[in-house]
Amino acid sequence: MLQPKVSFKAQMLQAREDAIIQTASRLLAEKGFEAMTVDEVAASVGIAKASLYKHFPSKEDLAAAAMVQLMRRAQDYIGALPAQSAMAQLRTVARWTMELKLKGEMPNLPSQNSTLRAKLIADKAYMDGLIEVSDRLGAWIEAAQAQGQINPQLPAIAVLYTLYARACDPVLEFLKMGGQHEDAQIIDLVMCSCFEGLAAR
Amino acid sequence: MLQPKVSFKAQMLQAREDAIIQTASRLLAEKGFEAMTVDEVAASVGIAKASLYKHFPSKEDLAAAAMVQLMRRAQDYIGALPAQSAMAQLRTVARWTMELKLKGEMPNLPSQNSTLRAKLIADKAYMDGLIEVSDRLGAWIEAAQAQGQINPQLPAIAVLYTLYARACDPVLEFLKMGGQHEDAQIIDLVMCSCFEGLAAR
DNA sequence: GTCTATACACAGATAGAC
DNA sequence: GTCTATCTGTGTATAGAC
Repeated sequence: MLQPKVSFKAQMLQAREDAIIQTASRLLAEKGFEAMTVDEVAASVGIAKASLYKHFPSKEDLAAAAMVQLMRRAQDYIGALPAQSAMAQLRTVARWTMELKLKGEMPNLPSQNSTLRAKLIADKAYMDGLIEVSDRLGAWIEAAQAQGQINPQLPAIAVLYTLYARACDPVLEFLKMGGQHEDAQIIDLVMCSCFEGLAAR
Repeated sequence: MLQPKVSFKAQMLQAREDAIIQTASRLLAEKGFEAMTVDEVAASVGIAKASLYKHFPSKEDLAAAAMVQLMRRAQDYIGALPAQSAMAQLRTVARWTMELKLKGEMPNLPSQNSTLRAKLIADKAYMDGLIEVSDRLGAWIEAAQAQGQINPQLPAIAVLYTLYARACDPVLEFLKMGGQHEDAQIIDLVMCSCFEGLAAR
């Protein structure tokens, strides 16, 4: 009867940690890394700041944990996709990232902050996730190019970056602020400009 | 003989102010608004921080001044363009903004910081510039659509935002970090994906 | 591990002499 | 208007009791 008790406590801790990450993730999406304060995260979760620091040794570690969670989510999503053409897979994933962004669930880290960059690059869980996602997408990109579905002039890496960039595309929030379109319409528009291009066909 | 003396002093002041804005502009491009410190700007210009505050009442006003300068630059550039088709004008301007970004001369403000937003919206010089640029581009977009050059499914405003977004496209810096391509190639790639789209034609 | 209270650092802004 | 020196607020991080 000792093991279950320990396990229960561990579950509670894990649950609290998840709650912290969830909150941090949301705030990162709303305000970005620099503007988000640890006080805010702790208050929003309903715990003291010092308690939060028992779980995560620094603000950057907290942000990294949020990114790891995002990567896991992406891996799960990609892993559960039904079979379809490579091009269709890419479109589906691109749409999904934009939905996350419009729902305010896409943590937005500055690509400029170097200490944060270092933390992320040093984080094995994050890098493993990133690499696996990139490999999966990369394979689809090359397959779609082989099938003549994607512009062969573009290097696969450029296509990959372009898809990743949809996750932090300011066009999404600008159009949302305009209030002229529903979320679904906005995503259709950006999907169209991304894959079909601005020039008429 | 009094007027020239005053004018000379005013010129010196103006020159110093330009130097401050120039430096701020560069630092804004490098590190973003939050990460840039006023101490840094002052030190980089070679003046005391207090002196800088005689020119600009706050950090946000300084950033706003940098944006006003950028708008003026854009207006000048657009005004001096040779006559060509509307579509060609849009391509030229898009390419120019990306060149600025790659040269580190494109101040990058977070779209999230609300106090800065407020300052910019309240700034007549900035808003006038933004509106004029948007009007010029908007007219070209509509003309290009009327000529069947731009995808008619896309609202003009979505096209405009998509072009503006090229000025802060992370794909540019990612490709540059990769070190596999020259700046000119990078711009060609992003121009291609932007106008031609990812999908093969 | 959680809390209250506090240390520490840094950045925006200002005072006051010149 | 420019400087040195300083104030002030705020945000990350920690000490120490429980």
